[in-house]
Amino acid sequence: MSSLLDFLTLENQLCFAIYETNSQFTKLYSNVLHPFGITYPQYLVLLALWERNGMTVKELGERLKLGTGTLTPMIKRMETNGWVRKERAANDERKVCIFLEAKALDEKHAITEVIAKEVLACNIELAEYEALLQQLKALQGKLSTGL
Amino acid sequence: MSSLLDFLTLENQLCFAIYETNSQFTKLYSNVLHPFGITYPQYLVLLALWERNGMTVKELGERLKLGTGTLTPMIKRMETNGWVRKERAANDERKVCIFLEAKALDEKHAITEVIAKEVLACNIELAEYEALLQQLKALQGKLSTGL
DNA sequence: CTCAATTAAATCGTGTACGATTTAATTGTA
DNA sequence: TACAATTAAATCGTACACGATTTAATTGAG
Repeated sequence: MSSLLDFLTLENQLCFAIYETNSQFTKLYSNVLHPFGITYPQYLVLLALWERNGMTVKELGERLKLGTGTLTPMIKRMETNGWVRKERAANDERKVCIFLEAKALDEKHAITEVIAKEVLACNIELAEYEALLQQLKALQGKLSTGL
Repeated sequence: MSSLLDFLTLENQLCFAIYETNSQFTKLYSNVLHPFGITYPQYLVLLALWERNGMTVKELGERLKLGTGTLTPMIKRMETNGWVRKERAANDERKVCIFLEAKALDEKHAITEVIAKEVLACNIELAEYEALLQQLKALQGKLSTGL
């Protein structure tokens, strides 16, 4: 990109590059996760819960930056499929805590293994991976000022 | 990230960083575009058509990596709102070409201006912007091998 | 103690997004 | 020229994603 005149071409839009890459990750991960019967967003929920089991819907929403309009029906599907269980907090009946079911704990290794294998197959250098991660976090910080 | 042992934490997932950043862009752009009565994906369609007017649904889908299941209803909404017009190709009645309506041409400057202003307000360095764009394209190439 | 403000989920309506199927037009080959 | 294969859109069913509203439980000021 040589000047701001090129700003409006699709090819030079950072937002579009992110949009496209996100689609690619979604498709790649969906393929791998399909045999397990989970979707890519559901896998992100599992990742969050594997790290900290028993989070409330609100905490999960803060972690994944998702609202209840997305999470409530998604958790219901994961509940139906035996991945998680809902439990009302005893001290505050408004809160609903989400706990992993045995299935989610048992499948953890198998799932992370196929995901890791798939990512490794893409031959992404560790340095490249980390650099991108750092830059994305820097970008996230800057974008958040506009919200 | 020090080793592959950290691979499964949400914080170190490149896919999640991309997922989050995409959400941020979506929200930021949606706020700005809302007064014009278009959504962020619809803005991407306009960007593509401003570059090359009269593309078929298939071409638009290839450009934006979207299928007809997404595009057909979206174009219908944009048609209803007066942004585009559909026209069957004379030489091949299967093809449907999408043309910008006057509204889309008239609003082009106003829309790109507010978007540019919003992005500039985030204080993203040009070098940072270009580096990220390059790295994302490199990543896209590697991810595409897995699809 | 009480009742208005706050908080946590659930619900609702709209708009993507995708895989699979269907419909209709065109093409290639016998 | 037939007519089966191919191609382009549309359609369908499921699953996010979000803003706005609603419901129910808790908190807090008077």
